[in-house]
Amino acid sequence: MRAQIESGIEIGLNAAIVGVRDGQPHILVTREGAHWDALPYGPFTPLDHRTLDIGLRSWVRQQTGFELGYVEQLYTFGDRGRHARRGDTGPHIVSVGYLALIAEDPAAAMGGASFARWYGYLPWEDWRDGKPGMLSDEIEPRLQRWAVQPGQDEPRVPALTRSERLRICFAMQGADWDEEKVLERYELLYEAGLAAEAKRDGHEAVEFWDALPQLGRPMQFDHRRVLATAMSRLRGKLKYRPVIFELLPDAFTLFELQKIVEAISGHHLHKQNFRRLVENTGLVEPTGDVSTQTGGRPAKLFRFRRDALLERGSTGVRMKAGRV
Amino acid sequence: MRAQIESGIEIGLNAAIVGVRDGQPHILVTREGAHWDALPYGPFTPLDHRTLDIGLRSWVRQQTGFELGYVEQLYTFGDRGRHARRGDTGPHIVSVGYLALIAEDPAAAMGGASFARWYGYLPWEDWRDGKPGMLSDEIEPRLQRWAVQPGQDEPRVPALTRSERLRICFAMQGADWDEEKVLERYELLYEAGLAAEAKRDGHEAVEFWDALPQLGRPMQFDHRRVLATAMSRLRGKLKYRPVIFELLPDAFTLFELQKIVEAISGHHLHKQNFRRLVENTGLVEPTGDVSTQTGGRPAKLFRFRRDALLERGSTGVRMKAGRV
DNA sequence: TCAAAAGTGTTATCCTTACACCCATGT
DNA sequence: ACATGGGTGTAAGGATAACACTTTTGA
Repeated sequence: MRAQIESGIEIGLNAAIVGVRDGQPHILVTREGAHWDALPYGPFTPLDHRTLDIGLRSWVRQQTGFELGYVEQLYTFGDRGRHARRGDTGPHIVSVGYLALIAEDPAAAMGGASFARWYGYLPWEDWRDGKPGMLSDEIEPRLQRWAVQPGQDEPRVPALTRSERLRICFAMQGADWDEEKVLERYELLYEAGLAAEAKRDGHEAVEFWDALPQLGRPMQFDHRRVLATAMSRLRGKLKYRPVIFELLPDAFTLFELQKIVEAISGHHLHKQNFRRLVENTGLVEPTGDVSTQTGGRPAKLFRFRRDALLERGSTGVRMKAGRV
Repeated sequence: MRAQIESGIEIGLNAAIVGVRDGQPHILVTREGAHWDALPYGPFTPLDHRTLDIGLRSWVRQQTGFELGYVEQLYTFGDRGRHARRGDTGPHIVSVGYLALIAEDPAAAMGGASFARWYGYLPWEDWRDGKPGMLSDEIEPRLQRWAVQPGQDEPRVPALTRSERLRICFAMQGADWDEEKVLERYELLYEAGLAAEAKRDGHEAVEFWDALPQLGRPMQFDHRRVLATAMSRLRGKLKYRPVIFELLPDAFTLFELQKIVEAISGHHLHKQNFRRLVENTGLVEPTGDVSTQTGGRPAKLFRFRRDALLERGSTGVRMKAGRV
């Protein structure tokens, strides 16, 4: 009887919980022994929790001790195990990914939870020190070989060739890097057999697997996909909604703000213009205090004007100029 | 045994399928006898369909005969019936909403499916002829009375008062109308007891219900919520992705394009500037032909440059200037 | 003194907005 | 003739990007 119930569908709630530590974005992960890292996770039980959000907050509270504030649904994936097969035991799991932002110092995570740098999982996304070496050295050559192999089951509607997809996602052939295409890049790497999860999920042998270096830390289930979705969404949303302040303490200097925006978006910004753009948005106001722990001249401290959320055109942080 | 299985969770896939007819946006609905309208709908069965998208396309094909092209996941709602209660019979349904865009003439829908104007369901969203009368006459007075009543279970984190929410969502107290807040507006109307679905779902008696006029056609389940989400997303996405062309025939005049953008976004645009902005994006190219069925001077026909999808900064249709 | 970061000023350029105005067709 | 929509030109204003430069602290 129990087996009957479990042959149905289960909803998995997963949260990519982002916080800042030492100026770097981290996510909350659980590491069960020698297993791969996982996001905080739990099934949705509608009798206990009226909505998905409520269920998610409850799981995170139980597993990590954190009471989430800003939470945003990302995407629902139907193929967590990548393939459902007749004869599978246990329920099929559909996973709903969430992004959550926390401002507290994440050091005090409970239980088996700890904070890990998010670029540890997707290292090719960090362009703050220029183009990551692993792109030229490891990823691009393998992708180029993959691109000229015959595609198998790829009947997409706006039919793009593998080569076009490389151009768009990985800025090859002179195209430029779109920092928001985090998910597309991860999915492409998975499809090309360059993500360890693809091998784990039982995909066909790929020529590279004998000598594949670790391209970012892999994660349990489809959690790296959820993380990639979270990074995409956050990088995009920064530009048109004032979400960055969910990650900051009450008072901060403009330089701290800039460093965090850079850390999230993965590239450098032009200092003088950034300051001016931020001050012109009306999103921040001076507290009147200064911080002397700057390494240089003391800096004015600012706070987020929460009223800005009520105002029209509450845009987010503009930042076109990326210069190294 | 069967009952055991059904006491679990089921995933419902729902599609808001948008097409243009006579220059107006329509959605595909099914009308079963005297019941309320519904979107094409079906459960997700992982053994038959590997992903949610594939399942959705299959259901739509079966129910309407349409082979979908552009499809985008919107949101997953955990409370379709709004409340799960211990002792409920049947499975709890979690619903995944989708937006799909079709260019074909939607006249030839199969089976019980037909096309209906989308503003029939959310009439307060159409500002092309100025502010809709029903806002001032019906909605605002009722919302204002609701705003001064004591709130019950509304413990949100960035605590907004009812009055602030009215200001933001419905442009009251001199704020201006944000055309993208379609979902927030519908949710607020539901919460305030002004949507027929709220009564159907068994909410507490609201003072207005005795004399509540029909504020937009209601729909089955949470389908009006899915439609509102679709409208929000499409209005937003227009501005930064070239999705509008999914709704247009291969060749079109700039005036036709403008009329459809106006119909989707719900307000008027400045003609001369719209044309220039569109031509400057590089999204369209002249076909060389002209259309003489304009009512005036013949107009050049344009086509969408599909190459634009591959190019960086493929932005969408800019359109700040809204003038009546 | 130097390094590091805070902060100010200025300019060229581009984009948007808002006008004004002319063109070609059907009725 | 005139209504309707097509189509072009241009000037004002604002925002951005790229400079150069000064100020204030700690080591």
